Amino acid sequence: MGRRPCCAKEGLNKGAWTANEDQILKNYITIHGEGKWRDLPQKAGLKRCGKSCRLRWLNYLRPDIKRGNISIEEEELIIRLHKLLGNRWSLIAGRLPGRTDNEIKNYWNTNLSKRMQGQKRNISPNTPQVSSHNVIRTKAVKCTKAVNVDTLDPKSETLVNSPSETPSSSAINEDNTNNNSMDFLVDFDIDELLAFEYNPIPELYRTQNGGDKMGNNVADNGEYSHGTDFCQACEHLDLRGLESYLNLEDEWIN
DNA sequence: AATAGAACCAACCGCGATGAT
DNA sequence: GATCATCGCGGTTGGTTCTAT
Repeated sequence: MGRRPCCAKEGLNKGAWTANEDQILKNYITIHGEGKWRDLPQKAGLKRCGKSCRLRWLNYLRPDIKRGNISIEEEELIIRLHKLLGNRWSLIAGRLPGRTDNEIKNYWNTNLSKRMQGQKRNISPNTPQVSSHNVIRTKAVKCTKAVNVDTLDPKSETLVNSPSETPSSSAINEDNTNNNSMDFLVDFDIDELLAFEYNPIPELYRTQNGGDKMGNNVADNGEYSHGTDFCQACEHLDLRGLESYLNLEDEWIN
């Protein structure tokens, strides 16, 4: 059984939106709010797929959309976030108020990716490259519970499990001995990562064997590479918290 | 001025995740 | 637990605009 199409395609408009369609969509959402995208076209009187309406609203019509050129500051932030998160455009866009994932994706593909490639070529072939494997692909997960920072026990360097203890918590401790492995991070509980929100990672959670609790690796030369679920945690950090990590970039990303 | 190629960007498509039943 | 509906994401496409020749 194949996937059901998102909507009946017959008789629907495709391609560029007209000013009239924009106005209808805008008016409808102003009155009824976002959501129920599938029903929206019919109720609003638009000959468009619900998905198309959603995209048009999110990428173009939303009142908080910032139009115009990407500033230098924004560009730098995009570059840093891309280093950290990879092609997770929605997450990157979440850190750039008024910018959409589509806009950032386009900007990256048309401007920054080429520039980045150019920079790579300028680097000596003998220079060790870590950036590629530092970009970790993860799946976003929703936060289902809050974890109090106090439940962390820095002395024993273990995570004190919350009442709803998960197997992944103990897995963290066991795998501290294997700080090169990203495998255990697959089972890392995102909720526990929230505990790190306002804590500088490198010092407090660095372990004796060179890794830290996030599964990140600290090499002898001080180079710092981060683990899969650190990126998941980043999804829940506010900009302030994130920037503090970004400011450490030179120490532990390069 | 005409044209070809490059660059840009809005929109589409397919898939995975999640929630409801 | 299975199935279906819905939403959101990232990759890709295609039309438009810009630039070089």
